[in-house]
Amino acid sequence: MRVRIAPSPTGDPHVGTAYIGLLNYLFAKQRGGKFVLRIEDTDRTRFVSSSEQMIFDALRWVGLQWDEGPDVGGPHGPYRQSERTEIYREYCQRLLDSGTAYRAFETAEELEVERKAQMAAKQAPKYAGPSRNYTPDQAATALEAGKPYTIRLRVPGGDKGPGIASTTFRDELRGNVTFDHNNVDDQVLMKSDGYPTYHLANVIDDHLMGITDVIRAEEWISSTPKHVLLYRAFGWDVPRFWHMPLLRNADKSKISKRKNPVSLIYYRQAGFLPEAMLNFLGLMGGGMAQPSEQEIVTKGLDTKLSDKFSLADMLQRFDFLRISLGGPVFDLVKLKWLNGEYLRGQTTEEFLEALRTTLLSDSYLREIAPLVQTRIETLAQFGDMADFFFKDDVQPSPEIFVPKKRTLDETLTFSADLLAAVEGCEWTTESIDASMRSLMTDKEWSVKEGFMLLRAILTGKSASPPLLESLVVFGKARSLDRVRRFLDMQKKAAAMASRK
RNA sequence: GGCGAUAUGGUGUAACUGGUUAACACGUCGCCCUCUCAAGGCGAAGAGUUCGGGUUCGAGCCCCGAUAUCGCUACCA
Repeated sequence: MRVRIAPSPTGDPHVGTAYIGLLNYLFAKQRGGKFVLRIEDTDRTRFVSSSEQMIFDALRWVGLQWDEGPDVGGPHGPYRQSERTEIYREYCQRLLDSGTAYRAFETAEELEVERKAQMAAKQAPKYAGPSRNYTPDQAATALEAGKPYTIRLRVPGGDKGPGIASTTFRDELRGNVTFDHNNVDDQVLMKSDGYPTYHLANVIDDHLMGITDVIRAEEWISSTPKHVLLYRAFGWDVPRFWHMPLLRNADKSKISKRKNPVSLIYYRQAGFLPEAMLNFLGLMGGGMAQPSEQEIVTKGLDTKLSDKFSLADMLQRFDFLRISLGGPVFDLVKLKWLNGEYLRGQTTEEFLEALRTTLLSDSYLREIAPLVQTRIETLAQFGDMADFFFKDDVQPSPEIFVPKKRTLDETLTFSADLLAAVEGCEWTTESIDASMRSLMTDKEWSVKEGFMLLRAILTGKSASPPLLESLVVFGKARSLDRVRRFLDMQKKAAAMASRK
């Protein structure tokens, strides 16, 4: 048995990656299989260079070590898709040769226009460009003219032409799922920049890396028929598919950073223990069901199963067939309870160690110290000055965060803009400064007003160490979370006020 | 809109694969403990299993229909 996770290095490591990672890890280890980590860096536009290392660190932090991967090697490498472009090109050529795929010369702009027209006409947006039916001569002419092109999968059947009209695949948790080919678009396999799309690279790599079980999130169900079509076109065995329920926000939408902290970096910096995180993720979607009477006897398990369990417990009794398919809400309240449980369970030494490696680590203190040193007269004032670096929550009062010439509403609107502006920033003083200033010019806020507002949100006070440096030291994930929580809290306060 | 998936208290899950009054945990509320706050202990409220039909002696578990939610619908993954 071989399984894999395939994160994309597009930003901070995501809790969803750890979730799917845990599931894959459990699956492999329970069956004596291998757990592979593959980096899917084929999207050049979203690529973030620091991301890959953060993914490694975050997965190791929660304790999920892979058997094969870009940094540890293995017999099926390279494990980074950007290093496998030759392979994709070669296999894609086979598809071209067999007519399973074709070159499409339409530009992105043309397709966009067409898509909008289809949407306006209330039709399903689908590729219907002329390239699909080019004669070899026409295609050759376009190719020689140097027109950029993508390579698309020729989905057979239905109103598209001859061939099988639908694809059925088995999902191990749901049974057979069927898609009519009229609803399967001619997927782009190779982009015009020469990089493959997920669909192509994923299928080729999974096959070449001997992946037997594809355990991934539910969002992939709709594209699975395309993958199955590819496996068949290559004459390869189709792996087993296990689609896992999607983690959700409190409103049941797919978990997102707008509504939840999703960065593993955040959880580590905010002082969550990896055991608690792993335990919590194991709770999502079931799997740790009560043992049956037989299991209690034959495996010698406890009758009572609490919500608190370790990775070792999961290895022993996590049952994939018992996963419940409803998308679980990622509930911070329960996570915090679990984290508290683990914290209370620590010895004083362990607790100190946890503090010393996180909140009170030398590296963190070293970054804070210079910001504070020149501003205090006794060491005890360090606490007064730097408290916000160590707090989970600060609660500035309106007198502090609302500028004199502004209303509360204006200020909150601006705060939301500020969050949006700074969200996409590279987390350096220069970059934050630039985007803040451009926003302030835009919205006609003075630099002083804007900085004071953010200072209040970050620190809860009107005086603090330099704002930009503080933000950088505090970290992007936590800073953004603090602003989001501020907005949430103000929204709630407003709702309360209007109710009275 | 089309296609697909899903549906048990506010949240996460159970219910021995049809068999009493739907269980556990988190959260909420109350009481006890206590200098406070937590933790801990005890207790309470909260779902009749999305809705409507059907099969059956009997349905949360099976069948049909409806609804709702989520996902996909990109030269993103």
